[in-house]
Amino acid sequence: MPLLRPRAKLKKIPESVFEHLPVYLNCLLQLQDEGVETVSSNRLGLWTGVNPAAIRRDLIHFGNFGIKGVGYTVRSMVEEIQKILGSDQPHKIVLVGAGNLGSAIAHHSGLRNHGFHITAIFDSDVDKVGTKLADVEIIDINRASEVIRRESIDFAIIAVPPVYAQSVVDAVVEAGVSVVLNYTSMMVRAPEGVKVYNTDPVKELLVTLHNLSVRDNLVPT
Amino acid sequence: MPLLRPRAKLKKIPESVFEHLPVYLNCLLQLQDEGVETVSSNRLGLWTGVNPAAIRRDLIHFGNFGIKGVGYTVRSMVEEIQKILGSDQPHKIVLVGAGNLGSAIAHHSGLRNHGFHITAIFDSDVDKVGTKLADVEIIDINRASEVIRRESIDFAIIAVPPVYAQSVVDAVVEAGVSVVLNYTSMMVRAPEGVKVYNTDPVKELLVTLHNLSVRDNLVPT
DNA sequence: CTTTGTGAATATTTTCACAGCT
DNA sequence: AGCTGTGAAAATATTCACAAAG
Repeated sequence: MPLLRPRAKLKKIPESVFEHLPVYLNCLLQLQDEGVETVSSNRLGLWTGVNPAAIRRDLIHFGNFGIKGVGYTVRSMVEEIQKILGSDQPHKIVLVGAGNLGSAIAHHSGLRNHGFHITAIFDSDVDKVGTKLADVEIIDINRASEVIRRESIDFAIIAVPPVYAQSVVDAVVEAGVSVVLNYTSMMVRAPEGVKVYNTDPVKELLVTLHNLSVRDNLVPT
Repeated sequence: MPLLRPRAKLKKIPESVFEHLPVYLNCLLQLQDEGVETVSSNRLGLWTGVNPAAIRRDLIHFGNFGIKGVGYTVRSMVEEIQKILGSDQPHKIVLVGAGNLGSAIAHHSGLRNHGFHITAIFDSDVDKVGTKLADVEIIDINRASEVIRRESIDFAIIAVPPVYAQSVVDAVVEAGVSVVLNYTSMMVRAPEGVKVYNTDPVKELLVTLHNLSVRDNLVPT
């Protein structure tokens, strides 16, 4: 508890808001592509599955850019959310692993659309080193630390065979990466302060699996 | 409100429990591989990042299989969770798209490990049709409806170029699929009753992006 | 001495419902 | 009429803290 604190009362923005924003953004970007100019919380709720009141509540934390009787301007909402999330500025990211999965990720438009720029791709296969993948040169994995350090890279995507996952994570973290997106099935450990996302889409399927098989989650008291 | 209801009081199991179980399961499977036999809620909390008390609270909904002073038996906990989620029994799933992403998914062990069996892979490329991918024959996409219907398939993974995403979803849903795992960057719509998961791992990166750039989420009141 | 199972307290999230603007 | 912004209520989720068990 600091002795001196700002005079103005400050309200913390709930974490949930930041988890919702990317969902809205995804939807808004697509609406923008389709030429839609304004959208009401009701309609946006229909597309995203989020309660309209919740959407409105989320948005007011960043100033009132809604227009009563009309809705929200898609364009300004997209810009606003991108600014809030920081995806309006480019972020450097490295990809480790140039196999099937790595190729798919490199070509995937999602990263680019959200401000991530793949600065380097690493692989251990000498046949691949020197060739290009999605216009980015593949570099020998032994040079990873050097490149990550030189380019001050914060983000890394791991798309190597599971057995190598942990050692790759250790290496990139050692070189300065602080956010890891782990696409392998292996759970990896990282030191305090490093954020690891184990992207396991099957996890969501499993939740559904249960919902499908049981009518209602009831147990005797 | 039914006129006749069971005499015993029934307590609903919170949704959050089912969202946590796959996280525990992932961790437990790996501990099992490493030969660990028991684990305390404290230690499990350390690996998963979940509060130990929350873990204990989640688990008691399914009977008390904890041992005081020791912890939980990894083996029985894995079995129990798999039974609860339904991943102890095989589930048929089809994969649409045999490109880089499709290949990566087909080879990914996560699906198999969680009870999903890829029954068929569909693609529109005549060169690929008839060949095999991860031991599963690639079938012409025009035969998708026929196969899905015949095999009574509930789950479909979409890994086609974004432009085709919606039409593929429409087709598989029409054929009887009720859960779709959409790996494309395109948001797709499906009728009421069909569950669509838009697996967008970049979403999580975006949340982090914000957390990195702002020390604390504060706004003037 | 360790760890579970759990009542009670706290915090967060979701939802309703409506005043007020366009 | 249609929609936002928001107080208040309700529902959920998280965390603390400790008695009881091995």
